[in-house]
Amino acid sequence: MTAPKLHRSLIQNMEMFRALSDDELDRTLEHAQPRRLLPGDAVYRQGELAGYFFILLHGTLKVVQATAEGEQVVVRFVSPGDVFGIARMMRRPDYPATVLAVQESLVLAWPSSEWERMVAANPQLTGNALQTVGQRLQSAHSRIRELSTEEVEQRVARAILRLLDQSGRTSDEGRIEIDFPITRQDIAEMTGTTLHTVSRILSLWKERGIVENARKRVIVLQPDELIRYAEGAQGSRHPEPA
Amino acid sequence: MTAPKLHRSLIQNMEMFRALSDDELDRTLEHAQPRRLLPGDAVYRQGELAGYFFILLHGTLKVVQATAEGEQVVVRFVSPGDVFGIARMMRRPDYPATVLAVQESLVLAWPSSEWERMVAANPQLTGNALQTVGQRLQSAHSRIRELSTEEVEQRVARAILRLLDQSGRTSDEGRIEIDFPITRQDIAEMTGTTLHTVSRILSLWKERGIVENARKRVIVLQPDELIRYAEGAQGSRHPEPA
DNA sequence: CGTGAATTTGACTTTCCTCAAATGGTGTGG
DNA sequence: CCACACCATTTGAGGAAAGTCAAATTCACG
Repeated sequence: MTAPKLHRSLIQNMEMFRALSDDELDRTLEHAQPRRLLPGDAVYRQGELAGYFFILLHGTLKVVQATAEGEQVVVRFVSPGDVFGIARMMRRPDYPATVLAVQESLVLAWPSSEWERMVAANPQLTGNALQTVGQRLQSAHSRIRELSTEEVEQRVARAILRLLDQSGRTSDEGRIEIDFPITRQDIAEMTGTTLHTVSRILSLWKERGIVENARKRVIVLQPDELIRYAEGAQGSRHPEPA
Repeated sequence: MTAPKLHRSLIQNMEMFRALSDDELDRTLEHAQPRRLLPGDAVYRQGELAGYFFILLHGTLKVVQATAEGEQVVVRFVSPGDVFGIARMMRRPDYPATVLAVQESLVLAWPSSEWERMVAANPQLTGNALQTVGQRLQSAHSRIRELSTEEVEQRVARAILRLLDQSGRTSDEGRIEIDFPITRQDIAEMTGTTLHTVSRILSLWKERGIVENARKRVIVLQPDELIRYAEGAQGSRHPEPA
């Protein structure tokens, strides 16, 4: 009774496993379990013991942290190829956040204990993990800088540009769309504002022909204009007097 | 002509070098250069090539990031025993921030290239670094959560409590003081507000007997009250009607 | 179709920033 | 040792940005 075969092509191009030999990739996959998720399903929840770590193969996930008062903050969205749930690699016993599927998704799960074996066989894995965490620290500091010094419109522009960069799908005539369902509330939780303010900003941008809005979708018509806002152009919320 | 001897007791109790043998500690120290800093001196500046990494032996440093518009954000304060400047360990070529002495300080500097040798001899070092960076990521996320969901007074309370925890000096009768010079501007740059607002908040707290203020100093008389504010008690900025 | 979630929009309020000015403390050079 | 210059801090007044509260509207899905 063998588990269904997972071919190494699934993971061989992933950042974290770069430079692993074919043999080692195969050995690694022997301990991986695939899990399918439907929209809204949780991979794990904040506070649980970090028994597994994961790679996303397909779909999109949302990492959220809840505050003591029950509000939420979106930490990041996970794209295919990303590792997540690596608390134990940092010697943390529990998961610091909850991970939810926003689309149908497919992940590979490894028992956290497997990490030790993998590292023993492949010392540069720790270095890869360190690089990954270092990049996340970087982008967390960027967010802190933005939340500290920029206004809401600017932060929303940045957030959308970042999402386009990470998961943008180009359709006809330069229209770029965020390739997964995302609500105004989500954007608010990424930028430290309210869904009302996000809605107002998107409405304004629509009037100016910069975006098109739909339910759980954002379509950008003029990315260059968005870049201008992100870099601090005054949105001049109040139309100037004639 | 030998370099001045550095004894291993200087670094043997430090988180990053835990579990290194005495021999290895000695070997490590052979490549370390001590540097003395006066208040205001920079250890390195944002954007420089990350040629060295460091441990702080004595004093206090401030890590700051400048925005494109010239504003500043305080990333963290460095206390004795902390490692910093570890960009290269994360495979980043340059320093992402500037580090300034806020007091007379003493650091040990290693050429970044030394890291390779040390890791080769002591594989668990990478794990230690991963843990350290993981903790910083954690606390960056806490800050994002706070900036996104809390009001200024609450954030200032938290910032001060964190500083007390990190560098509090207890004097007589439960008075705790932040053990290095810190300005209202610094606190503002830690919490995403202005020095004016920080000043107003501290003045209010003084009226209520929670703190005592002096130039470049914060003395806390009632830490428990501060904890209440940090956890969301309404400061009720406007005194209630009689 | 109807039901509920997502979104939009308006009116009002609050928080906090900006601008301005005065005050207070420190260390330094004469 | 004192005076002055500079930095840090305080405080006030006014205004702007964004939150809150409330309600209507739209849309997708069952």
